[in-house]
Amino acid sequence: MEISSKYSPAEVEGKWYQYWLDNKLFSSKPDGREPYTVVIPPPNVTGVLHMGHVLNETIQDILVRHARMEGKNACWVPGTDHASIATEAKVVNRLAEQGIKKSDLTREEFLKHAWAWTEEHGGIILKQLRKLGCSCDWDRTGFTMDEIRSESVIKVFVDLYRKGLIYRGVRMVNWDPKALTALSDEEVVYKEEHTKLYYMKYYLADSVPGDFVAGEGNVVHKDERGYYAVVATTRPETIMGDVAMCINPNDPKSQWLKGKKVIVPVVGRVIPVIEDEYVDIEFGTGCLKVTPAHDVNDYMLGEKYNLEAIDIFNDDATLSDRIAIAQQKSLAEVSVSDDFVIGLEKYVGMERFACRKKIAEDMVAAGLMEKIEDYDNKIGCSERTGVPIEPKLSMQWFLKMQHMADISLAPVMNDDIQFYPAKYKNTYRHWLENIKDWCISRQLWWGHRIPAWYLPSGGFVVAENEQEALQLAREKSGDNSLQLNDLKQDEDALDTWFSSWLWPISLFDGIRNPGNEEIKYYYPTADLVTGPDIIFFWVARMIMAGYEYEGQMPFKHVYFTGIVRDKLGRKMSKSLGNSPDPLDLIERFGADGVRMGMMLSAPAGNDILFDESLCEQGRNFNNKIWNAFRLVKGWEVADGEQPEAARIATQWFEAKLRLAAEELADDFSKYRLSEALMTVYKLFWDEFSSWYLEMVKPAYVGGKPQPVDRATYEATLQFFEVLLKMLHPFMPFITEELWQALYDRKAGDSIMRAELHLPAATDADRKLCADFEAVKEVVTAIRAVRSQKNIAPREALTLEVLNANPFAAFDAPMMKMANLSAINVVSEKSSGSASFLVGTTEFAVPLGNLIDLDAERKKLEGELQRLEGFLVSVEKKLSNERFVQNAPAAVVEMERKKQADAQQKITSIRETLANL
RNA sequence: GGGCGCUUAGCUCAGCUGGUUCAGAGCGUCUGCCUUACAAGCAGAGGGUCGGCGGUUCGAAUCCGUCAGCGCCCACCA
Repeated sequence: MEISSKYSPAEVEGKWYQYWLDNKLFSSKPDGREPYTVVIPPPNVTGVLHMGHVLNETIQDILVRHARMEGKNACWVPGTDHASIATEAKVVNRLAEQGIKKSDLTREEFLKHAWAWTEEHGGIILKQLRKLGCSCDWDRTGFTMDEIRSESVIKVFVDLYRKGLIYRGVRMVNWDPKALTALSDEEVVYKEEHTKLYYMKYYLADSVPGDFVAGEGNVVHKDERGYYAVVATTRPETIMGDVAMCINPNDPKSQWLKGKKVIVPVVGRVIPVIEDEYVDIEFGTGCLKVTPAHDVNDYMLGEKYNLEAIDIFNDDATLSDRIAIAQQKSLAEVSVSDDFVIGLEKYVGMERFACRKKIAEDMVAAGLMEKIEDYDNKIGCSERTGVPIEPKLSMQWFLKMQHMADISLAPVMNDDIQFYPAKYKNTYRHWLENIKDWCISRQLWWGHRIPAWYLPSGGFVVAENEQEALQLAREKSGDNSLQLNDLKQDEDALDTWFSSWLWPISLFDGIRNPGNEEIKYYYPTADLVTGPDIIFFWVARMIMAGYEYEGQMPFKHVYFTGIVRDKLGRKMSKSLGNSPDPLDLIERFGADGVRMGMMLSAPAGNDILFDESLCEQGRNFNNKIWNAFRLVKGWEVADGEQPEAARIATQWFEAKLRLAAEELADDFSKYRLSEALMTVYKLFWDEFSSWYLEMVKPAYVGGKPQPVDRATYEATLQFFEVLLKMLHPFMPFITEELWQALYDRKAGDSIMRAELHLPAATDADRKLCADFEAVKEVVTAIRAVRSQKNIAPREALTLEVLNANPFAAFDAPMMKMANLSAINVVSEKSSGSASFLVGTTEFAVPLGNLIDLDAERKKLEGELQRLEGFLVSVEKKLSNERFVQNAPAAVVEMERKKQADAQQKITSIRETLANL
């Protein structure tokens, strides 16, 4: 039969994935074996596969397949996240395209659209994971908003509320004026922006005693309209919410302002000057305007000094008509000169940034602006919508976090839960030690609705369902005639992460059915693979929920992946167009090739610079495997004696495999997957293909390939099988294809279930492999001689070994690999030979008239010089008494050996040179 | 403003608690080969004073200090 010399992934990948599904090879049930559990970081239900997923899922699949082949009961649970805010935004956009506004719909109508969208786009990404070869137990697919998960979330909410850990209250929160919802602190990202710093004039409402003005240190401003203080701000529009000016009592510049009242420019409100050491004397002018409704610190000051909070914005961050009302009210109380006042009606309804621009212009025109400077600032923006956050006072639900931090810090710090790389422990600790309460309510519809019901008479009850709510409401109000219709459920939904944090538990129904068989068996999970960007959002909170609800860790190890960047180090993004479509890559290089391309440069925690050429390397490797297989399966087998070269080769490779298996196990235990892959890569390509196969390959006689002996053939197939097993976690498809073709297999059998157990490597194995490395060196040196002298590989050479041949046992493979007709031990080399050293043994290849004496001399002289230099450094060390006294005996001994070896080599080179 | 990490060959990286002739790997580069598994290949070769400076030590890529450059995380300086 004729097999193509090129491997075609497209022809085999779909076939084997279906085979795995048909034979339920991914599915897991609790049994007597050791469990190995991984829960997928659920991608957004409406998302599509990108390179970050490819990295993440490939790593998980490698770990899962590896564990499965170790004989563990591997269970990888897939699923998707409802992604509350992101999905709701997508639905809103889609409705907008159809000319429908969310505000025109009822909650029920909106949710109908959202579910339709979810069903239409949901699960696409899970289908794409199959193309990658992911061995998830699909029957277990979860969704953060399916019945089990939803009930779990509600149950947990109620439980935490009853424990007193969830509370409702008015707090300063991060408001996203585009998504129209509150956000948690973690959902705010800071962006560097070039803005302006506005210096505004706050005229004194009181008269100023002349003698005080002259006081030392005071920085007093005065113009024809009177005395004024200057306040610097980046947000001039917020003066509409000003209720005080604050100075530092220790600020010499501002002493003259103590106890005074000032007039808010434009607004005309007369406000007190208060004093607090919070104010930074150095910043701006040392005068701070206080706007409790729109700044976290000002809010704090407002609380402390009992100031009013005037909210100047509508929810969408346009200016509210409250500003005009407040202005009229304050002007009615105190009359202020028209010089300082502009009617605020004109700003009502304006967008906040347009208003900022306009009011600054107006202030300049009215002479109320001292100056404007350029200023670089960091602005908190919504992670999701990108718009600047408005700090806003609002009624929200919060989870107290101190208790959660208390139970989740120690397990990570003392390595019960291990982070890879460990540096993230610091990040984790810092966050937990500075924990703040978690705002868990979102003004969204797509999500888990908060299970709180408000009573007509005021107050609310928290319950798992309406019946319970009604009962509690009747108890609370003492009104037994109360009906469900009288209760009003909270409109808000919960933060998405309030369901994700239960994921490792809720996937096994551990919240609703505590202690069930599955949760007992699969929990805690083994490894979590995720990005460091969600260490707070998700990882930390899962640890909290794990200890709170299961009393133990949710996972034993966390593997933090890097960010996938392009080869120039830029983040992959749609706008840059530098993000390849994974499915397109799979089509071109095969899933195995893409997986390998990804893994070749993916050390844990480091960003990875992805380059398509890495997939090409993966594809090339697949092809190499494919062709090695073609060679072996193309052999004709005959009974006969095993050639010496093949006998030694098989012994050596068996030892090599055992050593490699140890190395692999070590790499895996340290989660060094890239290195594990590189270990197998070199094992297959260099050791197996370039050395082993070449040594056992039958010769051609008379243009015809000779058959291979049975012993060698069987050994080779066994080696091949071991190699395929080692490769399988990384490249599941080609390894299954070849494993199936290597021997006759039973229907339904798979490499996935083939365990890889090799005997431990022995000292004899190590010795054999070390010797063989020297043999390779000899062969390489001979080949180099050929290369330099342009001697064809066909032309047989002879090799001379001076005095004694320490590698005599390897003569046969050496002769075959270097194409030698004889290896002779001599006491003196032939004249006209190229010589070289391996270890301390001298070898020579007689070349007759082909030898270039000058070149040979030059080469030897170079070598001599190097060795003499080396000897000097060694002897210097040995003549240093302190070295000999202080260094461990073994180290000194080693130096002595170096010295002796170098001396011997030098002697031998000198002799050779003399004979030339 | 705090904290963490990085800097080793043209590129991407490995070098654990200081000592194996320790300066490594893969890719790329160069040279020669269409040799009967594979040109998506084979054989061979070249390439780095381990970011700078200083220190500890018998001995430093490895430990300490410092400087420079890069990156990340956290933080309420308006």
